[in-house]
Amino acid sequence: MLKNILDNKESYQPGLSIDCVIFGFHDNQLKVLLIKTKYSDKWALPGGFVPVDEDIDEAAVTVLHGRTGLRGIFLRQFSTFGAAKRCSVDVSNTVLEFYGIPLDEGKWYASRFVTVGYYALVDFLQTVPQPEGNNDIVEWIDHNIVPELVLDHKEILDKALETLRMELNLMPVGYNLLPEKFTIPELQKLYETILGRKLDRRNFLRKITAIGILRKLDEKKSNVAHKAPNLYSFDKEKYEEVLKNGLTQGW
Amino acid sequence: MLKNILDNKESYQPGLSIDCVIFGFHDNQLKVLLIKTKYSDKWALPGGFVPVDEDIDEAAVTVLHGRTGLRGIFLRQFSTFGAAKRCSVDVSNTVLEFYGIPLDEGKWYASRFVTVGYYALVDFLQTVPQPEGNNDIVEWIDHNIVPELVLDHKEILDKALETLRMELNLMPVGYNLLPEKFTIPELQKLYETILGRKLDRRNFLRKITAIGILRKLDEKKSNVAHKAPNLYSFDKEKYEEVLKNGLTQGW
DNA sequence: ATTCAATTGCGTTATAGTGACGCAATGTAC
DNA sequence: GTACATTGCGTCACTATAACGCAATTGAAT
Repeated sequence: MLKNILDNKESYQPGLSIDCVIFGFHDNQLKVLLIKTKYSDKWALPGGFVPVDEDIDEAAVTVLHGRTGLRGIFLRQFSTFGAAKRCSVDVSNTVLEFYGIPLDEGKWYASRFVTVGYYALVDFLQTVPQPEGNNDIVEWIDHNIVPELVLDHKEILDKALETLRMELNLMPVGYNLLPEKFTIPELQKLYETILGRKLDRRNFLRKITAIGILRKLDEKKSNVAHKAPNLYSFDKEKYEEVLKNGLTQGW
Repeated sequence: MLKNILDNKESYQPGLSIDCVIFGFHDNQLKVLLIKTKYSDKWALPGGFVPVDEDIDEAAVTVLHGRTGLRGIFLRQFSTFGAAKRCSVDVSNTVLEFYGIPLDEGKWYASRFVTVGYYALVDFLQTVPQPEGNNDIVEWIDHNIVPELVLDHKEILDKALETLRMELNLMPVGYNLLPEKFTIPELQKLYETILGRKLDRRNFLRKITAIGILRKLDEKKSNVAHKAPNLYSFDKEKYEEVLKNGLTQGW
Protein backbone atom coordinates (compact mmCIF):
# COMPACT_ATOMS: atom_id res chain seq x y z
CA MET A 1 0.00 0.00 0.00
CA LEU A 2 2.66 2.47 1.05
CA LYS A 3 4.73 0.81 -1.65
CA ASN A 4 2.08 1.75 -4.21
CA ILE A 5 2.20 5.35 -3.10
CA LEU A 6 6.00 5.48 -3.18
CA ASP A 7 6.02 3.98 -6.66
CA ASN A 8 3.66 6.75 -7.75
CA LYS A 9 4.98 9.49 -5.54
CA GLU A 10 4.80 11.94 -8.42
CA SER A 11 1.01 11.69 -8.14
CA TYR A 12 0.96 12.80 -4.53
CA GLN A 13 1.46 16.17 -2.93
CA PRO A 14 4.86 15.84 -1.25
CA GLY A 15 5.21 16.42 2.48
CA LEU A 16 1.48 16.76 3.01
CA SER A 17 -0.94 14.43 4.71
CA ILE A 18 -4.50 14.32 5.98
CA ASP A 19 -5.50 13.12 9.43
CA CYS A 20 -9.09 12.51 10.40
CA VAL A 21 -10.57 12.55 13.87
CA ILE A 22 -13.71 10.49 13.41
CA PHE A 23 -16.21 10.80 16.22
CA GLY A 24 -18.98 8.34 16.94
CA PHE A 25 -21.43 8.00 19.80
CA HIS A 26 -22.44 4.71 21.42
CA ASP A 27 -23.37 3.48 24.89
CA ASN A 28 -23.37 7.08 26.05
CA GLN A 29 -19.74 7.36 25.13
CA LEU A 30 -18.06 9.63 22.65
CA LYS A 31 -15.77 7.40 20.68
CA VAL A 32 -12.91 8.01 18.28
CA LEU A 33 -11.93 5.73 15.44
CA LEU A 34 -8.29 4.78 15.80
CA ILE A 35 -6.01 2.43 13.96
CA LYS A 36 -3.12 0.36 15.13
CA THR A 37 -0.64 -0.81 12.61
CA LYS A 38 1.17 -4.09 13.04
CA TYR A 39 4.54 -2.40 12.94
CA SER A 40 3.89 -0.09 15.84
CA ASP A 41 2.65 -0.50 19.38
CA LYS A 42 1.00 2.88 19.37
CA TRP A 43 -2.36 3.85 17.99
CA ALA A 44 -2.84 6.51 15.37
CA LEU A 45 -5.47 8.63 13.69
CA PRO A 46 -6.65 7.40 10.31
CA GLY A 47 -4.86 9.41 7.69
CA GLY A 48 -3.74 9.50 4.11
CA PHE A 49 -1.99 11.41 1.43
CA VAL A 50 -3.19 13.98 -1.05
CA PRO A 51 -3.20 13.25 -4.78
CA VAL A 52 -1.81 16.29 -6.60
CA ASP A 53 -4.92 16.63 -8.71
CA GLU A 54 -7.36 16.47 -5.79
CA ASP A 55 -8.65 19.10 -3.39
CA ILE A 56 -7.48 18.43 0.14
CA ASP A 57 -11.15 18.28 1.11
CA GLU A 58 -11.66 15.48 -1.39
CA ALA A 59 -8.67 13.64 -0.01
CA ALA A 60 -10.21 13.88 3.46
CA VAL A 61 -13.47 12.44 2.12
CA THR A 62 -11.44 9.57 0.66
CA VAL A 63 -9.82 8.84 4.03
CA LEU A 64 -13.17 8.93 5.79
CA HIS A 65 -14.78 6.67 3.23
CA GLY A 66 -11.86 4.28 3.26
CA ARG A 67 -12.09 3.73 6.99
CA THR A 68 -15.81 3.86 7.59
CA GLY A 69 -17.46 3.05 4.29
CA LEU A 70 -19.43 6.25 4.75
CA ARG A 71 -19.99 9.20 2.44
CA GLY A 72 -21.90 12.44 2.62
CA ILE A 73 -21.04 12.86 6.26
CA PHE A 74 -20.27 15.92 8.31
CA LEU A 75 -16.59 16.56 7.73
CA ARG A 76 -14.74 19.73 8.54
CA GLN A 77 -11.19 21.00 8.41
CA PHE A 78 -10.14 22.42 11.75
CA SER A 79 -6.41 23.01 11.79
CA THR A 80 -3.10 22.31 10.12
CA PHE A 81 -0.16 20.95 12.03
CA GLY A 82 3.30 21.79 10.84
CA ALA A 83 5.78 21.64 13.67
CA ALA A 84 9.29 21.21 12.38
CA LYS A 85 9.78 18.09 14.46
CA ARG A 86 6.48 16.52 13.63
CA CYS A 87 8.00 13.68 11.71
CA SER A 88 10.17 11.18 13.41
CA VAL A 89 12.73 9.52 11.20
CA ASP A 90 12.66 6.56 13.57
CA VAL A 91 8.96 6.03 13.06
CA SER A 92 9.26 6.40 9.31
CA ASN A 93 12.17 4.00 9.05
CA THR A 94 10.40 1.42 11.18
CA VAL A 95 7.48 1.54 8.77
CA LEU A 96 9.74 1.32 5.75
CA GLU A 97 11.59 -1.65 7.19
CA PHE A 98 8.32 -3.36 7.98
CA TYR A 99 7.34 -3.11 4.34
CA GLY A 100 10.81 -4.06 3.21
CA ILE A 101 11.36 -0.80 1.41
CA PRO A 102 14.94 0.44 1.12
CA LEU A 103 15.46 3.65 3.08
CA ASP A 104 16.61 5.66 0.08
CA GLU A 105 13.53 4.66 -1.88
CA GLY A 106 11.43 5.85 1.03
CA LYS A 107 13.03 9.27 1.31
CA TRP A 108 9.75 10.85 0.16
CA TYR A 109 8.00 9.30 3.11
CA ALA A 110 10.64 10.02 5.73
CA SER A 111 10.75 13.80 5.28
CA ARG A 112 8.82 16.26 7.42
CA PHE A 113 5.07 16.06 6.83
CA VAL A 114 2.63 18.85 7.38
CA THR A 115 -0.80 17.44 8.09
CA VAL A 116 -4.24 18.94 7.68
CA GLY A 117 -6.65 17.91 10.42
CA TYR A 118 -10.30 17.13 9.73
CA TYR A 119 -12.94 15.96 12.10
CA ALA A 120 -16.01 13.94 11.20
CA LEU A 121 -19.24 13.08 12.95
CA VAL A 122 -20.61 9.69 11.98
CA ASP A 123 -23.30 7.24 12.99
CA PHE A 124 -21.62 4.56 15.08
CA LEU A 125 -24.04 1.83 14.08
CA GLN A 126 -23.78 2.50 10.37
CA THR A 127 -20.02 2.48 10.47
CA VAL A 128 -18.08 -0.56 9.39
CA PRO A 129 -14.50 0.03 10.47
CA GLN A 130 -12.34 -1.08 7.60
CA PRO A 131 -8.75 -2.18 8.11
CA GLU A 132 -6.56 -1.57 5.16
CA GLY A 133 -4.93 -4.64 3.69
CA ASN A 134 -5.35 -6.65 6.90
CA ASN A 135 -2.25 -5.07 8.26
CA ASP A 136 -3.86 -3.04 10.92
CA ILE A 137 -6.64 -2.93 13.47
CA VAL A 138 -9.35 -0.30 13.30
CA GLU A 139 -11.31 0.27 16.46
CA TRP A 140 -13.65 2.65 18.25
CA ILE A 141 -12.13 3.90 21.46
CA ASP A 142 -13.76 5.96 24.16
CA HIS A 143 -12.31 9.45 23.91
CA ASN A 144 -11.67 9.42 27.65
CA ILE A 145 -9.34 6.47 27.52
CA VAL A 146 -7.39 6.88 24.32
CA PRO A 147 -3.97 5.26 24.71
CA GLU A 148 -0.76 6.96 23.78
CA LEU A 149 -0.75 7.93 20.12
CA VAL A 150 2.04 8.25 17.58
CA LEU A 151 3.73 11.58 16.96
CA ASP A 152 1.48 14.53 17.74
CA HIS A 153 -1.79 12.71 17.09
CA LYS A 154 -2.96 13.26 20.65
CA GLU A 155 -2.55 16.98 20.18
CA ILE A 156 -4.53 16.77 16.95
CA LEU A 157 -7.29 14.82 18.66
CA ASP A 158 -7.47 17.31 21.52
CA LYS A 159 -7.69 20.21 19.13
CA ALA A 160 -10.48 18.47 17.22
CA LEU A 161 -12.49 18.00 20.38
CA GLU A 162 -11.86 21.58 21.41
CA THR A 163 -13.09 22.74 18.02
CA LEU A 164 -16.17 20.54 18.25
CA ARG A 165 -16.94 22.07 21.64
CA MET A 166 -16.67 25.56 20.25
CA GLU A 167 -18.79 24.77 17.23
CA LEU A 168 -21.46 23.27 19.41
CA ASN A 169 -22.42 26.87 20.12
CA LEU A 170 -22.73 27.63 16.44
CA MET A 171 -24.45 24.61 15.00
CA PRO A 172 -26.73 21.76 15.94
CA VAL A 173 -25.13 18.39 16.48
CA GLY A 174 -26.63 14.96 16.58
CA TYR A 175 -27.95 14.28 13.11
CA ASN A 176 -24.77 12.51 12.14
CA LEU A 177 -24.06 10.95 15.51
CA LEU A 178 -27.38 9.46 16.58
CA PRO A 179 -29.63 6.86 14.99
CA GLU A 180 -32.75 8.08 13.27
CA LYS A 181 -34.94 7.74 16.34
CA PHE A 182 -33.63 8.86 19.70
CA THR A 183 -34.73 10.29 23.01
CA ILE A 184 -34.05 13.68 24.51
CA PRO A 185 -32.01 12.17 27.35
CA GLU A 186 -29.84 10.43 24.78
CA LEU A 187 -29.29 13.67 22.90
CA GLN A 188 -28.50 15.34 26.19
CA LYS A 189 -25.92 12.68 27.02
CA LEU A 190 -24.29 13.38 23.68
CA TYR A 191 -24.03 17.06 24.48
CA GLU A 192 -22.79 16.36 27.97
CA THR A 193 -20.16 13.97 26.69
CA ILE A 194 -18.86 16.41 24.13
CA LEU A 195 -18.82 19.28 26.58
CA GLY A 196 -17.50 17.17 29.40
CA ARG A 197 -19.98 18.47 31.96
CA LYS A 198 -23.51 17.93 33.22
CA LEU A 199 -26.45 19.92 31.93
CA ASP A 200 -29.79 20.46 33.62
CA ARG A 201 -32.39 18.08 32.16
CA ARG A 202 -35.21 20.57 32.16
CA ASN A 203 -33.28 23.49 30.78
CA PHE A 204 -31.81 21.28 28.08
CA LEU A 205 -35.25 20.17 26.95
CA ARG A 206 -36.42 23.75 26.80
CA LYS A 207 -33.47 24.98 24.77
CA ILE A 208 -33.13 22.07 22.40
CA THR A 209 -36.81 22.08 21.46
CA ALA A 210 -36.80 25.86 21.07
CA ILE A 211 -34.32 25.53 18.21
CA GLY A 212 -37.04 23.83 16.18
CA ILE A 213 -35.00 21.04 14.68
CA LEU A 214 -36.74 18.17 16.48
CA ARG A 215 -39.85 16.28 15.49
CA LYS A 216 -41.63 14.59 18.35
CA LEU A 217 -42.71 11.10 17.33
CA ASP A 218 -45.87 9.36 18.47
CA GLU A 219 -43.81 6.61 19.98
CA LYS A 220 -42.00 5.82 23.19
CA LYS A 221 -38.78 3.95 23.79
CA SER A 222 -39.44 0.38 24.86
CA ASN A 223 -37.63 -1.91 27.29
CA VAL A 224 -36.44 0.80 29.59
CA ALA A 225 -36.01 0.54 33.32
CA HIS A 226 -38.21 3.50 34.23
CA LYS A 227 -40.64 5.88 32.69
CA ALA A 228 -40.44 5.43 28.93
CA PRO A 229 -39.05 8.54 27.24
CA ASN A 230 -40.56 9.83 24.04
CA LEU A 231 -38.81 9.25 20.74
CA TYR A 232 -37.75 12.09 18.49
CA SER A 233 -36.21 12.45 15.08
CA PHE A 234 -34.52 15.40 13.42
CA ASP A 235 -36.45 17.58 11.04
CA LYS A 236 -33.88 17.38 8.28
CA GLU A 237 -35.00 20.56 6.54
CA LYS A 238 -34.96 22.73 9.64
CA TYR A 239 -31.73 21.07 10.75
CA GLU A 240 -29.95 21.94 7.51
CA GLU A 241 -31.30 25.45 7.71
CA VAL A 242 -29.94 25.99 11.22
CA LEU A 243 -26.68 24.33 10.22
CA LYS A 244 -26.33 26.93 7.49
CA ASN A 245 -27.49 29.99 9.38
CA GLY A 246 -25.93 29.08 12.69
CA LEU A 247 -27.19 29.15 16.23
CA THR A 248 -27.24 32.26 18.36
CA GLN A 249 -27.16 30.63 21.75
CA GLY A 250 -24.57 28.69 23.67
CA TRP A 251 -24.31 25.81 26.13
CA MET B 1 14.72 36.16 -4.53
CA LEU B 2 12.59 33.41 -6.02
CA LYS B 3 15.78 32.36 -7.73
CA ASN B 4 17.43 31.94 -4.33
CA ILE B 5 14.62 29.73 -3.18
CA LEU B 6 14.69 27.63 -6.33
CA ASP B 7 18.44 27.20 -5.99
CA ASN B 8 17.88 25.94 -2.46
CA LYS B 9 14.59 24.21 -3.06
CA GLU B 10 15.74 21.24 -1.00
CA SER B 11 15.55 23.52 2.04
CA TYR B 12 11.90 24.32 1.53
CA GLN B 13 8.78 22.29 2.11
CA PRO B 14 7.60 21.49 -1.42
CA GLY B 15 4.13 22.49 -2.53
CA LEU B 16 3.40 24.42 0.62
CA SER B 17 3.12 28.14 1.18
CA ILE B 18 1.99 30.64 3.80
CA ASP B 19 -0.34 33.54 3.12
CA CYS B 20 -0.92 36.27 5.64
CA VAL B 21 -3.93 38.53 5.92
CA ILE B 22 -2.54 41.48 7.83
CA PHE B 23 -5.16 43.78 9.28
CA GLY B 24 -4.55 47.34 10.40
CA PHE B 25 -6.88 50.11 11.50
CA HIS B 26 -6.56 53.74 10.46
CA ASP B 27 -8.89 56.65 9.71
CA ASN B 28 -11.76 54.53 10.93
CA GLN B 29 -11.05 52.02 8.23
CA LEU B 30 -10.07 48.40 8.49
CA LYS B 31 -7.16 47.99 6.13
CA VAL B 32 -5.37 45.01 4.66
CA LEU B 33 -1.73 44.94 3.67
CA LEU B 34 -1.46 43.89 0.05
CA ILE B 35 1.41 43.63 -2.38
CA LYS B 36 1.55 44.16 -6.08
CA THR B 37 4.37 42.61 -7.99
CA LYS B 38 5.76 44.26 -11.06
CA TYR B 39 5.04 41.22 -13.18
CA SER B 40 1.34 41.12 -12.47
CA ASP B 41 -1.48 43.63 -12.65
CA LYS B 42 -3.29 41.99 -9.75
CA TRP B 43 -2.68 42.43 -6.06
CA ALA B 44 -1.86 39.58 -3.73
CA LEU B 45 -1.60 38.69 -0.08
CA PRO B 46 1.90 38.72 1.37
CA GLY B 47 3.13 35.17 1.48
CA GLY B 48 6.12 32.96 1.60
CA PHE B 49 7.48 29.45 1.71
CA VAL B 50 8.20 27.13 4.58
CA PRO B 51 11.76 26.05 5.37
CA VAL B 52 11.75 22.30 6.02
CA ASP B 53 13.28 22.77 9.43
CA GLU B 54 10.83 25.44 10.58
CA ASP B 55 7.38 25.21 12.13
CA ILE B 56 4.75 26.63 9.83
CA ASP B 57 3.91 29.08 12.61
CA GLU B 58 7.49 30.31 12.56
CA ALA B 59 7.36 30.69 8.80
CA ALA B 60 4.25 32.84 9.22
CA VAL B 61 6.06 35.01 11.75
CA THR B 62 8.85 35.43 9.22
CA VAL B 63 6.41 36.56 6.54
CA LEU B 64 4.77 39.02 8.92
CA HIS B 65 8.10 40.41 10.06
CA GLY B 66 9.40 40.64 6.52
CA ARG B 67 6.50 42.78 5.38
CA THR B 68 5.82 44.90 8.44
CA GLY B 69 9.03 44.92 10.45
CA LEU B 70 6.91 43.80 13.41
CA ARG B 71 7.33 40.92 15.79
CA GLY B 72 5.43 39.61 18.79
CA ILE B 73 2.12 40.45 17.19
CA PHE B 74 -1.23 38.69 17.24
CA LEU B 75 -0.96 36.04 14.56
CA ARG B 76 -3.26 33.11 14.12
CA GLN B 77 -3.74 30.27 11.69
CA PHE B 78 -7.31 30.15 10.43
CA SER B 79 -7.56 27.78 7.50
CA THR B 80 -5.69 25.84 4.87
CA PHE B 81 -6.52 26.14 1.22
CA GLY B 82 -5.89 23.19 -1.02
CA ALA B 83 -8.14 23.25 -4.03
CA ALA B 84 -6.73 21.16 -6.84
CA LYS B 85 -6.86 24.09 -9.22
CA ARG B 86 -5.43 26.63 -6.85
CA CYS B 87 -2.27 27.07 -8.83
CA SER B 88 -2.38 28.54 -12.25
CA VAL B 89 0.46 27.42 -14.52
CA ASP B 90 -0.04 30.66 -16.42
CA VAL B 91 0.60 32.76 -13.37
CA SER B 92 3.62 30.71 -12.36
CA ASN B 93 5.15 30.83 -15.81
CA THR B 94 4.66 34.56 -16.04
CA VAL B 95 6.57 34.96 -12.81
CA LEU B 96 9.32 32.60 -13.94
CA GLU B 97 9.67 34.44 -17.23
CA PHE B 98 9.84 37.74 -15.39
CA TYR B 99 12.78 36.48 -13.41
CA GLY B 100 14.31 34.87 -16.48
CA ILE B 101 14.15 31.41 -14.99
CA PRO B 102 13.83 28.50 -17.44
CA LEU B 103 10.49 26.73 -17.05
CA ASP B 104 12.02 23.36 -16.29
CA GLU B 105 14.15 24.85 -13.55
CA GLY B 106 11.01 26.37 -12.06
CA LYS B 107 9.03 23.15 -11.99
CA TRP B 108 9.11 23.19 -8.19
CA TYR B 109 7.38 26.54 -8.22
CA ALA B 110 4.84 25.77 -10.92
CA SER B 111 3.25 22.76 -9.24
CA ARG B 112 0.09 22.89 -7.11
CA PHE B 113 0.62 24.72 -3.86
CA VAL B 114 -1.39 24.19 -0.72
CA THR B 115 -1.36 27.32 1.38
CA VAL B 116 -1.87 27.84 5.08
CA GLY B 117 -3.73 31.03 5.89
CA TYR B 118 -2.81 33.21 8.87
CA TYR B 119 -4.27 36.49 9.92
CA ALA B 120 -2.54 39.17 11.93
CA LEU B 121 -3.64 42.26 13.81
CA VAL B 122 -1.07 45.04 13.80
CA ASP B 123 -0.72 48.68 14.74
CA PHE B 124 -1.05 50.68 11.55
CA LEU B 125 1.19 53.50 12.73
CA GLN B 126 4.00 51.25 13.86
CA THR B 127 4.01 49.36 10.62
CA VAL B 128 6.55 50.13 7.95
CA PRO B 129 5.41 48.29 4.83
CA GLN B 130 8.49 46.73 3.35
CA PRO B 131 8.72 45.91 -0.33
CA GLU B 132 10.97 43.03 -1.09
CA GLY B 133 13.88 43.78 -3.33
CA ASN B 134 12.23 46.87 -4.81
CA ASN B 135 10.31 44.67 -7.16
CA ASP B 136 6.90 45.17 -5.69
CA ILE B 137 4.61 47.67 -4.03
CA VAL B 138 3.32 47.07 -0.52
CA GLU B 139 0.27 49.06 0.48
CA TRP B 140 -2.53 49.31 2.99
CA ILE B 141 -5.90 49.00 1.28
CA ASP B 142 -9.33 49.52 2.80
CA HIS B 143 -10.89 46.10 3.14
CA ASN B 144 -14.06 47.41 1.50
CA ILE B 145 -12.35 48.32 -1.75
CA VAL B 146 -9.79 45.58 -2.29
CA PRO B 147 -9.19 45.19 -6.01
CA GLU B 148 -9.19 41.86 -7.77
CA LEU B 149 -6.59 39.54 -6.28
CA VAL B 150 -4.51 36.74 -7.79
CA LEU B 151 -5.68 33.15 -7.60
CA ASP B 152 -7.98 32.50 -4.62
CA HIS B 153 -6.53 35.24 -2.44
CA LYS B 154 -9.87 37.01 -2.26
CA GLU B 155 -11.43 33.86 -0.86
CA ILE B 156 -8.61 33.63 1.70
CA LEU B 157 -9.11 37.24 2.71
CA ASP B 158 -12.86 36.76 3.09
CA LYS B 159 -12.36 33.71 5.23
CA ALA B 160 -9.89 35.59 7.43
CA LEU B 161 -12.38 38.37 8.02
CA GLU B 162 -15.12 35.85 8.71
CA THR B 163 -12.88 34.16 11.27
CA LEU B 164 -11.99 37.47 12.87
CA ARG B 165 -15.70 38.24 13.19
CA MET B 166 -16.34 34.93 14.88
CA GLU B 167 -13.42 35.30 17.23
CA LEU B 168 -14.56 38.76 18.23
CA ASN B 169 -17.08 36.91 20.39
CA LEU B 170 -14.36 34.90 22.06
CA MET B 171 -11.61 37.37 22.64
CA PRO B 172 -10.96 41.08 23.09
CA VAL B 173 -9.60 42.95 20.12
CA GLY B 174 -7.90 46.30 19.89
CA TYR B 175 -4.65 45.97 21.74
CA ASN B 176 -2.79 45.19 18.55
CA LEU B 177 -4.82 47.43 16.29
CA LEU B 178 -5.04 50.71 18.17
CA PRO B 179 -2.40 53.11 19.43
CA GLU B 180 -1.65 53.10 23.14
CA LYS B 181 -4.17 55.80 23.97
CA PHE B 182 -7.55 55.75 22.33
CA THR B 183 -11.16 56.69 22.92
CA ILE B 184 -14.19 54.50 23.36
CA PRO B 185 -15.76 55.80 20.14
CA GLU B 186 -12.58 54.82 18.29
CA LEU B 187 -12.70 51.35 19.76
CA GLN B 188 -16.35 51.13 18.83
CA LYS B 189 -15.58 52.13 15.24
CA LEU B 190 -13.06 49.31 15.13
CA TYR B 191 -15.66 46.82 16.25
CA GLU B 192 -18.25 48.21 13.86
CA THR B 193 -15.84 48.05 10.98
CA ILE B 194 -14.89 44.47 11.66
CA LEU B 195 -18.48 43.42 12.14
CA GLY B 196 -19.75 45.49 9.26
CA ARG B 197 -22.67 46.95 11.19
CA LYS B 198 -23.58 49.72 13.60
CA LEU B 199 -23.61 49.21 17.34
CA ASP B 200 -25.41 51.26 19.93
CA ARG B 201 -23.02 53.72 21.57
CA ARG B 202 -24.41 53.39 25.04
CA ASN B 203 -24.69 49.63 25.06
CA PHE B 204 -21.20 49.34 23.65
CA LEU B 205 -19.72 51.45 26.41
CA ARG B 206 -21.46 49.40 29.05
CA LYS B 207 -20.33 46.05 27.65
CA ILE B 208 -16.79 46.99 26.81
CA THR B 209 -16.12 48.48 30.22
CA ALA B 210 -17.76 45.54 31.96
CA ILE B 211 -15.08 43.24 30.53
CA GLY B 212 -12.55 45.03 32.71
CA ILE B 213 -9.73 45.36 30.22
CA LEU B 214 -9.81 49.14 29.94
CA ARG B 215 -8.08 51.72 32.08
CA LYS B 216 -9.68 55.14 32.05
CA LEU B 217 -7.03 57.82 31.78
CA ASP B 218 -7.20 61.24 33.38
CA GLU B 219 -6.94 62.83 30.00
CA LYS B 220 -9.20 63.85 27.18
CA LYS B 221 -8.63 63.82 23.47
CA SER B 222 -7.69 67.27 22.18
CA ASN B 223 -8.50 69.04 18.95
CA VAL B 224 -11.81 67.37 18.36
CA ALA B 225 -14.83 68.91 16.73
CA HIS B 226 -17.23 68.30 19.60
CA LYS B 227 -17.24 67.17 23.18
CA ALA B 228 -13.83 65.77 23.95
CA PRO B 229 -13.98 62.03 24.59
CA ASN B 230 -11.98 60.50 27.40
CA LEU B 231 -8.81 58.61 26.62
CA TYR B 232 -8.36 54.99 27.61
CA SER B 233 -5.60 52.44 27.45
CA PHE B 234 -5.69 48.68 27.75
CA ASP B 235 -4.86 47.03 31.03
CA LYS B 236 -2.32 44.66 29.56
CA GLU B 237 -2.57 42.13 32.38
CA LYS B 238 -6.35 41.88 32.36
CA TYR B 239 -6.31 41.90 28.57
CA GLU B 240 -3.96 38.93 28.38
CA GLU B 241 -6.02 37.14 30.98
CA VAL B 242 -9.24 37.59 29.03
CA LEU B 243 -7.44 36.67 25.82
CA LYS B 244 -6.47 33.38 27.41
CA ASN B 245 -9.72 32.57 29.18
CA GLY B 246 -12.02 33.85 26.49
CA LEU B 247 -15.11 36.00 26.56
CA THR B 248 -18.56 34.70 27.31
CA GLN B 249 -20.59 37.30 25.53
CA GLY B 250 -21.13 38.21 21.90
CA TRP B 251 -21.70 41.26 19.73
C1' DA C 1 -21.92 86.52 23.81
C1' DT C 2 -25.41 83.64 22.46
C1' DT C 3 -27.20 79.96 19.92
C1' DC C 4 -26.77 75.72 17.30
C1' DA C 5 -25.38 71.14 16.17
C1' DA C 6 -22.80 67.21 17.07
C1' DT C 7 -21.04 64.22 20.30
C1' DT C 8 -20.16 62.17 24.85
C1' DG C 9 -21.37 59.89 29.23
C1' DC C 10 -24.63 58.01 32.23
C1' DG C 11 -29.06 56.53 32.94
C1' DT C 12 -33.92 53.90 32.44
C1' DT C 13 -37.11 50.49 30.83
C1' DA C 14 -39.07 46.43 28.56
C1' DT C 15 -38.10 42.05 27.03
C1' DA C 16 -35.80 37.75 26.40
C1' DG C 17 -32.58 34.34 27.97
C1' DT C 18 -30.58 31.52 31.73
C1' DG C 19 -29.89 28.80 35.87
C1' DA C 20 -31.90 26.54 39.73
C1' DC C 21 -35.47 23.98 41.29
C1' DG C 22 -40.63 21.98 42.34
C1' DC C 23 -43.77 18.46 41.29
C1' DA C 24 -46.94 15.28 39.22
C1' DA C 25 -46.99 11.39 35.94
C1' DT C 26 -45.10 7.07 34.35
C1' DG C 27 -43.00 2.88 34.45
C1' DT C 28 -40.10 -1.08 36.79
C1' DA C 29 -38.86 -3.86 40.86
C1' DC C 30 -40.30 -6.02 44.96
C1' DG D 1 -49.76 -1.90 46.71
C1' DT D 2 -45.22 0.50 47.87
C1' DA D 3 -40.73 2.22 46.82
C1' DC D 4 -37.95 4.35 43.56
C1' DA D 5 -35.82 6.19 39.45
C1' DT D 6 -36.84 8.82 35.49
C1' DT D 7 -39.53 11.83 32.45
C1' DG D 8 -42.05 15.98 31.13
C1' DC D 9 -43.79 20.37 32.12
C1' DG D 10 -43.89 24.50 34.89
C1' DT D 11 -42.22 28.37 38.08
C1' DC D 12 -39.29 31.92 39.76
C1' DA D 13 -35.37 34.98 40.36
C1' DC D 14 -31.65 36.93 38.11
C1' DT D 15 -28.98 38.55 34.26
C1' DA D 16 -28.20 40.08 29.70
C1' DT D 17 -29.67 42.74 25.93
C1' DA D 18 -31.82 46.12 22.90
C1' DA D 19 -33.91 50.45 22.51
C1' DC D 20 -34.03 54.87 23.86
C1' DG D 21 -33.97 59.52 27.12
C1' DC D 22 -31.37 63.34 28.58
C1' DA D 23 -28.04 66.49 30.48
C1' DA D 24 -23.25 68.00 29.79
C1' DT D 25 -19.56 69.42 26.78
C1' DT D 26 -17.38 71.36 22.94
C1' DG D 27 -16.44 73.82 18.39
C1' DA D 28 -18.64 76.48 14.99
C1' DA D 29 -22.10 79.79 13.33
C1' DT D 30 -24.44 84.07 14.04
